Amino acid sequence: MAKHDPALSLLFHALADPTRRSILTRLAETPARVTDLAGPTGLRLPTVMRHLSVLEEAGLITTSKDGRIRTCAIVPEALDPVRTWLDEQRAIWEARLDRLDAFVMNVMKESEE
Amino acid sequence: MAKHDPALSLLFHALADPTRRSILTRLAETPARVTDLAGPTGLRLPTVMRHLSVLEEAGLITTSKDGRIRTCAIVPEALDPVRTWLDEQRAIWEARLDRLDAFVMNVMKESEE
DNA sequence: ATCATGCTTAGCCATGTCGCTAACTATCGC
DNA sequence: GCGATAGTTAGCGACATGGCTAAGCATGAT
Repeated sequence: MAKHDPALSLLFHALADPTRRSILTRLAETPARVTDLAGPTGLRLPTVMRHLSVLEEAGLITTSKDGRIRTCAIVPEALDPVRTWLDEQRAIWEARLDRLDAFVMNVMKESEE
Repeated sequence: MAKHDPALSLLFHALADPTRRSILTRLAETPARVTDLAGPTGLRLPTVMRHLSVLEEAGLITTSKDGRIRTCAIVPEALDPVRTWLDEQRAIWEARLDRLDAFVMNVMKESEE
């Protein structure tokens, strides 16, 4: 069941940064050049490049170079593993909710911090 | 719309670590003491404590102390923002798939690296 | 009162992250 | 070829992360 999936770690880590998430939503509109992505963020090119590497290594985007222009685009199915993991967790978590009842009541009594 | 949601960053960052994910799946079975969580991971107590703080600050778990024993439990609804974000993204990404067609064909022609 | 247990705090170390600048390479338009 | 444009590489600094040990504190059992 892939307990310690490294791909999952890459994905979550890539998504943990607000700049990278905004790059993703920007790319969701339409593919863009590196400079196009740097503009809105207010970041320098090398900085954007690094974010793009992280996104690409996580498999969230693809890039291709035509002449001196590198175009970046999202890879829609890249989020599938995340969604799968989330579904698995929700299934387990909800299945065990009954076991939590006693604990929750304990918490409501105890946690006054 | 929450473009740069800090809570989302906390969540994704918390989930990016395999150890923390395994702690979560362990807690999905049943609430546990700190020592119970340290055992399987092979990590020292202070290390586990840090992971627990990260998880708690992200809102993924609750802890309560009874005597000298701290009990940890998952917060099932904590994953909701992640799920919401994923749903939003999928909606946008899929809606723009048509715009990607031209690019994808370009990629298949270009990317031989 | 004493001792073992369970957690907590403080602090160290190696490594990773995120921003930058400066300098380099590679293309495109003339 | 020359200069502007687009991207890349190298390397720096500040800070975060993930592991550890050692020592402290609080509670429960004897």
